Amino acid sequence: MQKSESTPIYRKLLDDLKKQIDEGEFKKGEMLPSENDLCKSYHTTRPTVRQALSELTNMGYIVRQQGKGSIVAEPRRGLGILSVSGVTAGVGDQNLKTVIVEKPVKQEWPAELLHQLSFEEKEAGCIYFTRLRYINNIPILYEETFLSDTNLPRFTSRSLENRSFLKVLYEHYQVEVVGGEQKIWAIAADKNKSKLLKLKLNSPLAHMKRKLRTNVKDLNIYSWLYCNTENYYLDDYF
Amino acid sequence: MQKSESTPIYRKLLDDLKKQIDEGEFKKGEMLPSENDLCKSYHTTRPTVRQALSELTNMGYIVRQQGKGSIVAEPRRGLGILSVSGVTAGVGDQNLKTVIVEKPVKQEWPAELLHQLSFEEKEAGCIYFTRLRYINNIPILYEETFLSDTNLPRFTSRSLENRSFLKVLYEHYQVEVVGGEQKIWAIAADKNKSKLLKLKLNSPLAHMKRKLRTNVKDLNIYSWLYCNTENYYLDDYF
DNA sequence: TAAATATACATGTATATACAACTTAATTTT
DNA sequence: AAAATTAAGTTGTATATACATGTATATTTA
Repeated sequence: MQKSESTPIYRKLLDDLKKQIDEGEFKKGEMLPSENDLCKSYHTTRPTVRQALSELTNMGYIVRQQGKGSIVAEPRRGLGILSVSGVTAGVGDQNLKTVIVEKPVKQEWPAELLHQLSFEEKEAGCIYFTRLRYINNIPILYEETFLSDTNLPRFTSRSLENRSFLKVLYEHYQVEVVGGEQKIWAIAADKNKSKLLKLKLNSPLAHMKRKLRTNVKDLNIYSWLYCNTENYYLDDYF
Repeated sequence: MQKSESTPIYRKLLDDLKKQIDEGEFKKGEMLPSENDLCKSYHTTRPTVRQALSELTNMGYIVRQQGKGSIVAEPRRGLGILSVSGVTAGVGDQNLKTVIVEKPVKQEWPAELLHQLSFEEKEAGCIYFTRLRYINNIPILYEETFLSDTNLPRFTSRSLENRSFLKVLYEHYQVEVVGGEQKIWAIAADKNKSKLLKLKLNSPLAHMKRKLRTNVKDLNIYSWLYCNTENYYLDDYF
């Protein structure tokens, strides 16, 4: 994966530092190089460096202390995406089944993505599909996925069934997820979701809106997740 | 530059805009004055104005669109509790109020911590207290906290009211959170929680069980969180 | 009239610089 | 030896400026 020359300096610095923290090169409690040192390394000036550090702070990767420096806050395992785990044991591949509910179609971008779309994303239009994930043959997770119709990916339904969607993206198109964010709510199941997940109306559901950034410019994956947490939970390590 | 006031210019601008949005002076979907206009109003320059707008963006108050302007966003804001830094990291201190519901008392460890306690933790016993956190005077988060009665911390109720609990631990006892894990469910509010959070019975709640590991051996902080996500959400970056 | 072009204005990125405020460690004074 | 001071280094705040890039509208052109 290579960064185009149009990638802003602060973005490169941000991604570099983030990667180094993720991979444990900078460990929790350690200090990052000072702003002035980073200026020298990246041949830039403090405001630019500070923009990167400021975003790292917002993401919770570092804590900055006046007079002292930038302290690494919390190493994250892997991508840090909330995963679904069982109460008893981990969920192996065997017990996991993924079924397409709605095949990929081109449609309008939804209004409530919570993220501003770039021009290219809007231009390209939106591919939309939905899937239902079963654990031990019980529907646990309903997932609506939106991504821009840029360039490459032409999905067959089959390619989304049993393998991870992200795995397909990586193996076929060298698309990698480099970061993202998610927002989480508890909501009451509406008619549609309760039917899909075989739950009573108004059952509590964990709802997530995710944006996954990739190494391809203007290719972000947006998904809305609805998870039955009666017997499973979402977990996270930090 | 003269400092007749001690509060930074960007802070004032930030607070002013935030207040105007909170109070509905700027409504959802409307445009804020342009950066240059704000420069003139506040007799300052773009970088300073942009610092304020940037923080407003992080707080979810506005969305900025290149070429267009700053648009007032949905008044939903992230709590940031998925990171170790605690609730105060996500929402400004100003509108956050913490109230002790049950003062710290020594009691038995609960059975459903989901984590195995060490011998020393069991030996030391458990300090328990509960708090209710308000944002803009609305109860949003109910928190039950358990920690072992090891060594140091003797909390007064007051020390837990307005400042972050973790901050107190750090400043008074040099206790730092070095990692942890959390599990998340969506649950229906029972009688107790619905009363505390002023919700209808069975309203969906985000429920988390967290274990925070510290730099002190056998001092872990366990907490059970119950969060009303009607108007706020939990968020996470990776 | 419809399409292409120019324009004004918005935010995005970046450089260069200055001083304030805080932290830490070394130095000086008591 | 202990306390106070100094100095060096760090982040925080701010000014001033320049150009790039995206949006919307007015203008020109076909």
